[in-house]
Amino acid sequence: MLRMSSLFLRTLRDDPSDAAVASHKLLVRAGYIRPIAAGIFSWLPLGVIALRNVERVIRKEMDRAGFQEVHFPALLPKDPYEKTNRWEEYGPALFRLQDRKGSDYLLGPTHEEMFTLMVKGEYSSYKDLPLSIYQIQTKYRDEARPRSGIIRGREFVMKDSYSFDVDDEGLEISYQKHREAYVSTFNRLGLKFNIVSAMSGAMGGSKSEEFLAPCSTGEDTYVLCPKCGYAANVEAMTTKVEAKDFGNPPAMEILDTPDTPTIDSLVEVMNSKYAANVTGADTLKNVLLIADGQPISVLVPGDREVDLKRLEANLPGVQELRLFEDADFAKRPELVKGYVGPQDAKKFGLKLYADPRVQVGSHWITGANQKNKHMRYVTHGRDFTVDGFIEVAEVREGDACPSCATAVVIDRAIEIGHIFQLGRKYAQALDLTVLDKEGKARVVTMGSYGIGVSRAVAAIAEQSHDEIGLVWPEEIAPAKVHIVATGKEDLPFATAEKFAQQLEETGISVMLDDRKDASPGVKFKDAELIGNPYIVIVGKGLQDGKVELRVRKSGEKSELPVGDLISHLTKLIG
RNA sequence: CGGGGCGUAGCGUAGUGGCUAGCGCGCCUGCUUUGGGAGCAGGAGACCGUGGGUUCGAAUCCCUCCGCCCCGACCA
Repeated sequence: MLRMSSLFLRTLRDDPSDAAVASHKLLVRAGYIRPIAAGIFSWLPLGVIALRNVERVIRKEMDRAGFQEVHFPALLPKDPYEKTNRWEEYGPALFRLQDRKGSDYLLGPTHEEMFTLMVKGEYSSYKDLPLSIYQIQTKYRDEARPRSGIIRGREFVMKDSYSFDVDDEGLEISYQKHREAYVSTFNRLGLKFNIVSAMSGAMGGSKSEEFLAPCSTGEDTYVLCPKCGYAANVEAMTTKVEAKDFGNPPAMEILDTPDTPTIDSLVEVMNSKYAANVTGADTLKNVLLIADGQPISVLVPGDREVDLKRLEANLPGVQELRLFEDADFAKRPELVKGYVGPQDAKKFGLKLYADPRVQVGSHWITGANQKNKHMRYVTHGRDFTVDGFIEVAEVREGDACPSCATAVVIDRAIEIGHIFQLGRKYAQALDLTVLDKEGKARVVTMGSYGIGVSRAVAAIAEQSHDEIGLVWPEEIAPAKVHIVATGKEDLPFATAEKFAQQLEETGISVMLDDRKDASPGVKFKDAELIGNPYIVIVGKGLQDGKVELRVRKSGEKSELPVGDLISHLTKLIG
């Protein structure tokens, strides 16, 4: 039982000045967490209870799915991470340190290597697989920009699982099992979420999905179809293009278009000078970039911007991507800034990619590769060909859903889980093999699956609060029932105490506000701020043999005869 | 890493060159009060982020560093 008279808790009347999002403000105000450094927090008793409650739900679901819990240190030697090249690859986000002898260590940002080695140390036969193991552990990532309280911290609690299978079919089954376990976990946590595909098919074999909890302060943007439920990361959204007959356009024609380096200015001149009656969508934008040192050109309709994130996600194998700068144009005088067209791309040695909207047969108004000149009727397939279609244009609200063509909406969310078919990358690098039936060594295939545990606390707070405080689901709340004793007589306190005892005996956790020196107003405000699901007020109603029950979420209030309270609550609480 | 903002008591803040750094919340003591963050009286609590400089005089102006927040880049 949590007694407010002695609970290590101090609620704050004002929002902390450095908090911007609701979960951060409320968790600090209600005394769940305190800031220590950027992206690093300590947890007070109420916070620890809520966090443990989230962990408990996750453990139950993991165990129910047959996954086994293990535990690794956070402090890890460099060697395994050297073998997979992540000591380098992880870059500045990795917390590195040395021991007294000067040996390199790191604080684990994620544990693929360690899990792989653990299995390698114990198992060596196909008969031992499949296997799924997990841990709940503190992770460290030196984020470039921690933000939003515990939504993106540098130290955070994560549940990470890894599956081990002999073959791809096995991996698929393990992956689906995790997917189902995640669905029931997040349901029990009371989170609204969407599962979105995180990688496009163009990336190749690895499959990955994210669990996103919609909320306005989330940092992920995703696409949702209101009709069929299609959901995807903006990077993974695919473009639906209707096949069209463009007829037989006239031959390319060169036009004088002085002073038209932008799409807007071009459309203006086309319409005023040539009465062409066109919009930006009739023009073709040629965006020049440097991909790993090589110049590439990307074609999108003039009314669309290039989304660099989408381009990068869909350009396999490219490490470094940036837009052409003035220095690049200076080196390539044949590429005239503002007047570039695809018809000379081959001659210029440019790799050419097109948004799917730039279909074969379509014709466009585009740059003539001469200053102050454009061309029209530049036709895909006749006047230029591309090296490939690629998802590169910005995604907009109202774009067609790839599966049912309904207008999609764009929404924000917090990523609360990510499941991933890793394949053999880590097993290969660390030489995790098992012998198959024929006695031949086979590299194991793996999946990795993560849930942000501390982040889930924030996500629940984000999705479930109001102006006056937190509103926890039963499974997560520090206590199921918050009993407030008011007045200065002894009777309400004694009665409240009795209720609390009885409820605890039936397994219902209670927070009892037995403070003698606090006014009723203070107790009510605190109860609402802290956010336990049921609030019982034992006070002046006692004269008539009544107590008051309030449901935090709905705000619903009712008076109950003293004798009915316990049975009523046991019925309400599952 | 680029751009912006901020650092004054546990929290929220006032103070833009001048005397003992002010207020609210919280905290302590006493009295009073107990169904919506009560009242009165008294009190404790601040190297004004750090280091340097300008000045007769600096929380206040200038520089360094540190820290925090926001936007962006980044985010297995």
